[in-house]
Amino acid sequence: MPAVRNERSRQAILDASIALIDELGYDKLSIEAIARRAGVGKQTIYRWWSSVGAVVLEAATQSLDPVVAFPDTGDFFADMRSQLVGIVELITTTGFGAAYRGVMAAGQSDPGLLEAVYTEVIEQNETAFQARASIARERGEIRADADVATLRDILYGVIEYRLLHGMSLEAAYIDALLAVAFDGAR
Amino acid sequence: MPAVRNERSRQAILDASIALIDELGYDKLSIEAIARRAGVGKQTIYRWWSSVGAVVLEAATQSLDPVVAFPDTGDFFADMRSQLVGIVELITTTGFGAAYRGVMAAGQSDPGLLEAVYTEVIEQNETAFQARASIARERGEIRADADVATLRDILYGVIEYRLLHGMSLEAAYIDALLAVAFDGAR
Amino acid sequence: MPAVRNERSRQAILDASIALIDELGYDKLSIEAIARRAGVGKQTIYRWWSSVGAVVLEAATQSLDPVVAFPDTGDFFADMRSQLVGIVELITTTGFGAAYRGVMAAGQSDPGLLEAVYTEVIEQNETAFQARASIARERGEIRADADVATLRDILYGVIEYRLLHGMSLEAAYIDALLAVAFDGAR
Amino acid sequence: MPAVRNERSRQAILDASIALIDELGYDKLSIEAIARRAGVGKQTIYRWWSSVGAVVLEAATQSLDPVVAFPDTGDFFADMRSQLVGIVELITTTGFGAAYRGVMAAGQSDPGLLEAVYTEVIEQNETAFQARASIARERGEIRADADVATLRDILYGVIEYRLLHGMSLEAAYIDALLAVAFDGAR
DNA sequence: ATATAAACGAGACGGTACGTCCCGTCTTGTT
DNA sequence: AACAAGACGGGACGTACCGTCTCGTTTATAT
Repeated sequence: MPAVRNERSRQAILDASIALIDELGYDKLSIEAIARRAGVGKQTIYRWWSSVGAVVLEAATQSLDPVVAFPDTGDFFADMRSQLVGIVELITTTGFGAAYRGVMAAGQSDPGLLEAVYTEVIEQNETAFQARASIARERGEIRADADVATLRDILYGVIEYRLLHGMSLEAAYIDALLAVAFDGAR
Repeated sequence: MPAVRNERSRQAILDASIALIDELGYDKLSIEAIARRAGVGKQTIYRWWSSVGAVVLEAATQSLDPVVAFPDTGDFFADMRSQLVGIVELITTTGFGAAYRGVMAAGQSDPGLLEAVYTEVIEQNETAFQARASIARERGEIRADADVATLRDILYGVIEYRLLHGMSLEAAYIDALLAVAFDGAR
Repeated sequence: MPAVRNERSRQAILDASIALIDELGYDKLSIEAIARRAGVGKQTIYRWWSSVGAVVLEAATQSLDPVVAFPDTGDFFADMRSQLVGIVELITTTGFGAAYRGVMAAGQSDPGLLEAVYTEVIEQNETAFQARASIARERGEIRADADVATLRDILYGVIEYRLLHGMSLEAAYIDALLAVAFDGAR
Repeated sequence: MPAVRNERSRQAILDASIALIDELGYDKLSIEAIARRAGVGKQTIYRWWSSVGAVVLEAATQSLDPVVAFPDTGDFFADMRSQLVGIVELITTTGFGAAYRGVMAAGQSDPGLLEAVYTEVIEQNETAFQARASIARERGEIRADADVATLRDILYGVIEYRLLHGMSLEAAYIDALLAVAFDGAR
């Protein structure tokens, strides 16, 4: 019969993280800054998360979930395009891009966080993509022997690559990316 | 009056950075740690570099240069494979991988560093790749209208993507990657 | 509904305090440490005591009471010697010394605690000493105009002074102290 | 050739300590509070002192030094009286009393600090008292076999005892104390 | 050959954040 | 109603580095 987790505090912490990231940038984020802004003791953050990165990952995935739902209009290529364009928009028009970049930066020296990114973001995406691609394969939209796993790496990995390098991300780029990924260079 | 840089100190700083990265990891790196290890005043580091990231980038590119030379045996596909496998080996068997991951992490909150990565690493690679790809195009190894820039993004970007996520990188993966990039999914 | 105090908890708290003091020292004492050790909720301590100091004072006085009883063998000087030697032994051979030092330390920023020390320890002693000294005066063992209150300050105060400064306390010192206090320096 | 200690900071720290003690009391003192008030980094305090107590001891002894000079008018008893009254005045009319109480409290769980109190305060006093008492002995103002060390303990120890217990300290009490100490109770 | 001024090692400085400990208050079930 | 358990907002701890700032001490030209 311990007292139970305070939901109000949890949400205040996630909100404060998001707010601080797009007011000041990920690098100004700190446990102390989040606690101060959220009106919360530092220990309350340490009690439930292992690092700033973990907090931001949770905050970021909250806003990611609705966007990554996989459409199926019967046209795999078109569906992929609309989803990737949606992701690019999420990245460029909300704080999600900055948050994700920060999480990836933190992950480079925090294997646990990187693993959390895998299970919370990538694995989910892999499962959904695999399912959608299987349907496409049955319909003959992609080759029977198409390497779906690598195709997924390319589509999402290159977007992340450009995000982390601060390179431009626009709908036109998605078209170019899909063209090479689906039709190849030769 | 030695208004001139002390080469002994410069090399000691780069060496100390490399040594500290693969002894303790990038996250234990700090100006103070490098200065201590290199037997150098902190000011000497600040005088010539803008951040730890900049030091590590310089140290890393030293070991990168010989590896990224572009071969031309007449077979573009095979040449790409041997170069990408070389990069993967550099990443997995030397400290280069850890160093590059650290630089990219630091770059997420240091636009100047990210720009330096672009001019020191990516731009060099783009130029060389473009040249090699043009030859391949003339020989008909890739389509006349092939999107060379995007092809490059895919080949190098996906490797970096997997590196930053701590995913496995092997020669077999390079084959899979080349297969999709050159022949497409449909 | 037990609107009544749990004696088992009370004793566990006092025991835990004593145990922690002579295992780790007074400075490692804290409400949390006592509660943890006693297997008791923090609130139970706060319900019945106002501070750690108050707990320790209660624990210490428990062991003090039997020792400070005033003997009367007919020889005031000898009786004082035996009682003071008894106190010195209590201080040096049990945890009482450490506990008392801790209480006095806490008392320096807790007037209520200092007052409790006065009513629980000093006042008791004053009353008993006064009574014993009156008898001695009637017997002519001390001067008729002897300043009994100040004599008491000297006998007990100097012992406490040496205790708080970590100076040695032995039977021989009691002899020296009594000599000056009873016969003066000139 | 390290940079050298900053005297301005040292004095600011001592001043801030004194100011905070008599504004808020010793218990509100903390390294953080002193640093904040003095406009100084915490590390600068830790670099030169081992604890808050050590800072306060240094601040206190600064104001103590001039007061404890030993007079010699040829009358030991009168000289002692004037010096003890001076000390009592220092205690009751300046922040010295509060500072000293705080140092003694801190000393109860800091043997190093207690030792510093001994060498900085008590030892000095012992030496000076011993010298003054020797002269008095030669003049026959005190007995040839008078226990000077214990006499000193009584005179200064009882004052400290009453200070630490928050008991009243007045010139009249000094008279009573000297009477017993010099003439004895019997 | 010497003077001189920039680069250098050392490290003190005002700061910020770290992750931990404990404070005293406040639920939440259990006895 | 008292209790064990423990979450909460808060404050201080002692440490690590930040980037800036003196300090003398090399040291390689420019006289």
